[in-house]
Amino acid sequence: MLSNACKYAIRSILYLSLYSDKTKKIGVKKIADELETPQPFLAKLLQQLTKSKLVTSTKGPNGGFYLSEANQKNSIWDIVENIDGPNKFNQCFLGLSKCEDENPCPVHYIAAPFKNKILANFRDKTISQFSSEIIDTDKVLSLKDYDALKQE
Amino acid sequence: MLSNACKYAIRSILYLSLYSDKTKKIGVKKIADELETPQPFLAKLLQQLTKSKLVTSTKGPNGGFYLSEANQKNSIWDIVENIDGPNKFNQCFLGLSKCEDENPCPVHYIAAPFKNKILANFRDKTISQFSSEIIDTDKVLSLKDYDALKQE
DNA sequence: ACTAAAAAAGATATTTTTATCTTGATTTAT
DNA sequence: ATAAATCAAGATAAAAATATCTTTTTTAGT
Repeated sequence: MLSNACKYAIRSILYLSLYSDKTKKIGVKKIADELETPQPFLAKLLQQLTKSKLVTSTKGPNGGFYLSEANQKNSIWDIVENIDGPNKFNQCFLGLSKCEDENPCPVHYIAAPFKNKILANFRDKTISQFSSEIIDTDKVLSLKDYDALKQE
Repeated sequence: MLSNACKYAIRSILYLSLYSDKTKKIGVKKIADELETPQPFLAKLLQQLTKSKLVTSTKGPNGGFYLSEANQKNSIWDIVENIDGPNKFNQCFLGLSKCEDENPCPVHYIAAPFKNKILANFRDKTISQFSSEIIDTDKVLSLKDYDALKQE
């Protein structure tokens, strides 16, 4: 559904939301390590996310990535839009370009509600709301160490 | 979500379900034309679907593809499984290998019901049930001629 | 038998996505 | 100032998905 790039991006941003701030920056190596994602690929990705103002970075010793207050106010949808493009959740399941409620493909009414619900969820909650919820409900972010939150 | 190959496969099979039978076979050229899919690619795909017993073919003049009675009893899910693999609808939305109800990723409860519903819908209805429904409710298979059904 | 129509099979090409590598620029701390 | 750490930028590589091309096999009709 989402590209790998997009999945990595979401996970990285949620990770940064939980563990970083302007006084505690985190380097690519650490992030890639924690999330078990390919490091150079993630580096490129974070570069792009920085350019798009979805994350913030500083160079030099003690530099790294973090989420600014402004970054925290973005939504998951902003990430998806940035990486996978704005049409990720409004495309026809069977690839037809003119599939709508009035002219539905055979699976339109199966898929459409799903897509709408996900879109709404992703659009209406901020990253910081997501991360509060992650903390409150013990959700999983990492592969390597998937109860990382419990030992914080 | 689904690969192009899989979308083409589903559309082709629904098309064959509607318009073909053992006495009325349809060639690749016609199918590709009607569905506006790349013809040589579709040829390969139909080859594979034939090998997998999801469609039936005969060679020679007046040969072509059709759905046998047995083929009509398959489900959309059988197609997805064959082309995109059996894990298409039970993978974590964020790509985690250990995301489940007991250990959910941050978007698990947003995505999981959706995936389950689609899976159920695709698994529990036969191709022929789908095509009856297409006829009853005027659904769309092709772009080229997207009220094709109405003029039958 | 011969011809033409059609799918099957196998080889090749293109594009996109994923991933890596190398070099350059910036910044902190000494 | 210099060195080391860290991101930025650009080039390259590998893999997967998509698409095409060519040849072979089968079969119906003549």
